[in-house]
Amino acid sequence: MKDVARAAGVALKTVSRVVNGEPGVNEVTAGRVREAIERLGYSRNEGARMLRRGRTATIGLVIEDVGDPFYAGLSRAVEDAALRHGCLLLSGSSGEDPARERDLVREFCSRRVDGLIIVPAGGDHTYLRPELDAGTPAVFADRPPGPGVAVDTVVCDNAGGAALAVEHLRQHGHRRIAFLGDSPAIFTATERLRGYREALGPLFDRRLVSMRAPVLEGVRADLESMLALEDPPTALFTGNGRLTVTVLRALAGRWMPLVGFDDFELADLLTPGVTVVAQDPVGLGRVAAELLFRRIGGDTGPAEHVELPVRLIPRGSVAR
Amino acid sequence: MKDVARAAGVALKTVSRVVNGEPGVNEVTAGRVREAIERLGYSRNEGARMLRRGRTATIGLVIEDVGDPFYAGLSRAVEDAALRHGCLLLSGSSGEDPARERDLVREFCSRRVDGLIIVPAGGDHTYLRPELDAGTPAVFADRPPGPGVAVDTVVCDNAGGAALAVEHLRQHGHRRIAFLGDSPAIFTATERLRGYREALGPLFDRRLVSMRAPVLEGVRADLESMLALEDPPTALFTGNGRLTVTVLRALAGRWMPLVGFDDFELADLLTPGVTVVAQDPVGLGRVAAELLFRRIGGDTGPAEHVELPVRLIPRGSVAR
DNA sequence: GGCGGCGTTGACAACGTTGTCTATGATCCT
DNA sequence: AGGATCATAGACAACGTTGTCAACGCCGCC
Repeated sequence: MKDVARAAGVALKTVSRVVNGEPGVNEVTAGRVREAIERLGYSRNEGARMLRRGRTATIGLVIEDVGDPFYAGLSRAVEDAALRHGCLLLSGSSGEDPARERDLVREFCSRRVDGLIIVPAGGDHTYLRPELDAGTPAVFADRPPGPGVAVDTVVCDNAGGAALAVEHLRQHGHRRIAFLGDSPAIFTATERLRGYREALGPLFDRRLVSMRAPVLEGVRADLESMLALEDPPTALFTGNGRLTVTVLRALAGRWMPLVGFDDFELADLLTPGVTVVAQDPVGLGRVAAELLFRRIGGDTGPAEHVELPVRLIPRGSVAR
Repeated sequence: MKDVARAAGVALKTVSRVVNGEPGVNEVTAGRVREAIERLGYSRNEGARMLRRGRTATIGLVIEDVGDPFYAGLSRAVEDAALRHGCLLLSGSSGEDPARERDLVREFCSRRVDGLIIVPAGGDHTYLRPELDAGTPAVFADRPPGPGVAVDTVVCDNAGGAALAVEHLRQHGHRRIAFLGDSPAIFTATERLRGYREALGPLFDRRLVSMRAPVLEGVRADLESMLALEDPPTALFTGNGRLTVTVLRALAGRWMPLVGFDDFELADLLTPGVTVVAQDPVGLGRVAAELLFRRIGGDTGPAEHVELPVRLIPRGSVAR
């Protein structure tokens, strides 16, 4: 900017005015400045600007894994919202590691993001307190924050969705319905387990429950031991998209009535099509971003908790 | 930091020294400073630090769409590399819009990213010249830059992969092989068309070629008109993952021998499993990041052009 | 003709950090 | 004892920008 000012023969402040489109600059002078900017290929240093103005026009997004299609949709929705608000997006994957989540949030905060959207991996978020007090708003998506932290939260109706799945299977006559869910450390997994359990009522049998990371060998082992029971399950309910796929692989071509939580690309092209309880990752991202930008805009009302609906999409994997 | 200094009863510089782990601070004083930092919840302002030091520890990634699984893998690989180098990732989707690509790059540059990884949407990248001259390295991934811009580039063997697919189908006796590719504005689409054409030689028939965005209606129309030919195709080669899926939908349950460019999740679970020419999006991201960090580290050698191999994965969709 | 107002421009400080240089004691060596 | 060395600490400028305030010349008005 100094160079531009020198080249155009004006003061720093005049260049600043031209760059920011502020009024009070003669059109002839402005033209000279613009010419110099063009010629020198100048671009404003946004970091310095932020230092002076206090806004970075950047928001931070912590998700579990960019590579997961579920979070990809969420990311995209957040990015679109950021774009509409003239913001850029800093993003990072926690990989379900609370320490990494915390490090990412710290990094984002030391870069003074204007706001945070977090899909939490851990259960304790008191580390956010200083940042929140300092005025950096945060919104939790897909999973709520740990106790003692009151911030806006968007989740889907996990328990209700699980109940939908169970009821659908029961309507098809099943009474022995197994649940294969993700690690119980994950909020959505335990919520779905709860919904499943409540919908089953007295039919609940803990031998028909497996909670573990979606790794083929482990899931296959659990599945086989359930099927080897004296009174084996006649239908399956899988706790998230990756587990659904893992279970389909573990079944290795065998067919069992199945409902999966989470819709996924190609669910309709498999034979039979996989019946799912679909949540809306794009909606999750969109609503989280809306809440965040409202806070960034200055809203200081009490923390909101939004629960998005889910819906059952029958595709044939229950009764073909 | 000023507050911390006041609270600890020391000078600014001493706090700075403690924060940066510089030597020459008495352990007692350092303890007092650390205590004040903890108590005030202080975190260094990375923007100001960057202003002083000239490094932002941030790299920019421009892709086509975070929501696309192909780019999700690439993103993840870049993010992992960034993490290893202590960098954060600014990312944005161009949506195949050259103007948006350019805007994103500008935004990233005005935030003074240390480097850029770009999956280009447009064909002209002379706008990058000032940034490159200013010392911001860039690496192109998946597609090369337009003419006149010499930067590191990582692509996969598009033409070779297409030839692999064609040869595989010819070995199974097919002579009428259709190609359904993405819009010819996309580098990879035309390269794959070239490989297909060269591998077919005199068997090439332009009536068996469709190049358009992967939208169901259009693709279905092209496919149907090909199948209505007097001498219809007996096999299909699809130009990328999304087209493969679109074509599978357009076929609506009918089966035709098919090879797709790009592997995709669940390709093995469809019936029959889809034979694909698999490229390695994670490798693409990894290599691009390696090249970038080498440049950031100061390497000023001539631009490198890396071509990653592809491989055919037979799964049954050619001869079941 | 002097005076207030307007349009245009510039000087300067401040944002939060770090590199350089200097100041203050204490310690060591001869 | 006196000077040199060392460990520790602070003062100050600078990074690139913008907000505040002041200065300049020109106009019309009483």
